[in-house]
Amino acid sequence: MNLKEFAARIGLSQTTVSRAMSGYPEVKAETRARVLEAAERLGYRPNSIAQRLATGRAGAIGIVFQGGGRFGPHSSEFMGGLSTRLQQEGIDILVSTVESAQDEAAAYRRLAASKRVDAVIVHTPARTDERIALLQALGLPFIVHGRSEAEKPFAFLDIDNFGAIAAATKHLAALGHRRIALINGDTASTYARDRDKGYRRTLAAEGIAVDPALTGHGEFTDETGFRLMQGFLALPAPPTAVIAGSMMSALGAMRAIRIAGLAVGEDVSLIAHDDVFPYLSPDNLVPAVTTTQSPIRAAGERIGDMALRLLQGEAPEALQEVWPVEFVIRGSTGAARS
Amino acid sequence: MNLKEFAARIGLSQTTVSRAMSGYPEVKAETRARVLEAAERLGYRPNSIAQRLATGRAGAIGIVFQGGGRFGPHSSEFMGGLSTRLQQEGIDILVSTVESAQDEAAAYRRLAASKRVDAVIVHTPARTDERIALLQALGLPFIVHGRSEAEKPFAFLDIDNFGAIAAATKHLAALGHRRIALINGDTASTYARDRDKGYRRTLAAEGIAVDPALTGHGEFTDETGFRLMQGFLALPAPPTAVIAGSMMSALGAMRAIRIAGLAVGEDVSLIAHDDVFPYLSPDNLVPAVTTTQSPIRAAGERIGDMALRLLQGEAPEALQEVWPVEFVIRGSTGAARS
DNA sequence: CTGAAAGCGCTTACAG
DNA sequence: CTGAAAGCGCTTACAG
Repeated sequence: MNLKEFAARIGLSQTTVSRAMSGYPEVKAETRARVLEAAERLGYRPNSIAQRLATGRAGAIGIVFQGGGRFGPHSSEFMGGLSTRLQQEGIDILVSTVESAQDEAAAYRRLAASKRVDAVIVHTPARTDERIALLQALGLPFIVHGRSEAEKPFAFLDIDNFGAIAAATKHLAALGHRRIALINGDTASTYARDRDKGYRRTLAAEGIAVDPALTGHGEFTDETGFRLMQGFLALPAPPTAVIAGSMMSALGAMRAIRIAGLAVGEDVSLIAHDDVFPYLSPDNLVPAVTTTQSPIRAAGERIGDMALRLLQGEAPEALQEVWPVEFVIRGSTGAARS
Repeated sequence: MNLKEFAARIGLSQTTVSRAMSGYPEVKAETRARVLEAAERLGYRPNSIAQRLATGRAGAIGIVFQGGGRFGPHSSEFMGGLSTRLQQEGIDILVSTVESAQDEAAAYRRLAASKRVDAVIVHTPARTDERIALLQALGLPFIVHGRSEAEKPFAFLDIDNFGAIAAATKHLAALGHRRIALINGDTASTYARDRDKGYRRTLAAEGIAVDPALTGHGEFTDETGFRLMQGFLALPAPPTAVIAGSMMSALGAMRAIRIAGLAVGEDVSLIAHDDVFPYLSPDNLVPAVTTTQSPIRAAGERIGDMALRLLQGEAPEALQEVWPVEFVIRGSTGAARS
């Protein structure tokens, strides 16, 4: 049933029905109630595609994943939060997957030209990220999950990566550790740079020399964590503590520590930076893992909020947030062995 | 730029431009080439919302997640595959999240009435699943990932859960195990029933009595795997082997085994049923985990295919597949200790 | 507070 | 092979 039929059915004009259903104030309360009741009873719902064409709003937010949509656990938590929030406003999420950075740029051009989304979410920004300049040039509104440098201000939500790793490093130093390793992410990304800064500055403040051999970079997978940790342990002077960039890296690092015949939390302290995954909690591991954590799901919800406000005309520079990170001490960290 | 402006710009009618761009055969090859070249050069792309209104096709497939969008690693792999396939055809994926089964039904009604999707994907079906009857009643095309019982035939893709667990059970029995535990999923779901059947029938065929105390059910999380395995190990006659329903349950089970002072693959054999996650591979664990596996990412791609065929008018009964499951023996299984 | 009508940007029968 | 025009189902300025 479409608007024309429905309006005829209840003896009102399409105009009035349309206004009643979208909450316009000009409609008499009694009329509105009657329309809403009838819509419910007869099962009428406006065709959302027609609404979108008429209003010029796409009613959707886009998000692009690289690597053939091989999004990991962080992405799914983020998406869960984002979709929960946007759904409340009837906004769809349009997921695209691409293979390369070049394809990602093409995807934004396509989304902008075909008017399929009102805004997009950009994630894992590089320190200077050409996606930002492109979107600004295209006039396609966007929110960045993370931070970056750009000429013109833009909306973003990031966590305090610097503070997180600084706190972790400081805690380990206070426990007497002097050889502290860091498993970090992709060097091009802002978050990896911020974490690296937090690590180096804290070491300097504690009077500990930075040893480049104790820093590794790679994807946040079990395998990378394992490989990097094995490398650290094979050094002439292996670390007595390690900060892993994610829970998955931490799993791999723990395995490497055990295989070396060492005990996590006793011979080698371990801190993971991560979010709480419902299916893999740091509390449940043995020993329970000390973490710096920030709920990526909540970040997804918040970015949904920010996207809605951006579409309502709020200025990008008014939509910039940096969230503090929680530090939870558990059994995987202990005093350095002398 | 819209069609009207673009057509005027290149001196052709809107009709001809539209036909040229959508690949209709009536257009002269030379004209089409000219149109395509100009579109590329001038950056014209049809407004997809207008296309959808005009054609009556939503150009989107819906998928609903329960539990506040708290979709785990399996969902993300599936979505990756699905989106890769659908994107090739310019079909969007519309993700919705709901809290309850009732909300899920409401979501389908809403999607159907507002014509926002051409079809939906239903996952984790129960043995008798009211979603199927609802969608058939609504006339909203759908593909089920999994299997179920229903009056009218419907499209589905499932894996051979029976065969997977039968193979795992048989392998363990051949190694001399007589006390084999099973960590299974939600009892209402078809896959859990099929796995249970594969387990029981194989035990019966091997002349092993079924002990109900050796079967547990729950979510596929690290925590549930841990808790169930601890329960099994506390039995007067603990199992010497366990089949875990997922990699996450397997991680928890391995932890429980180790905490009990036992060695995986020696004191207790372990088989996980799962898919290969890029960030957590059974090959990398220590010991490497024997698995029954089926690529959920490939299933996502295939279901994308099937959805496209369904929309092209293929009959649901022609779109039914059951995939065999691969069995890979690794270090976590060994001969039973006497 | 309500309604008639134009318009959103396409597709596609129909006519040539 | 190409074009003029109706139609998809809404919203919303304009008029009353």
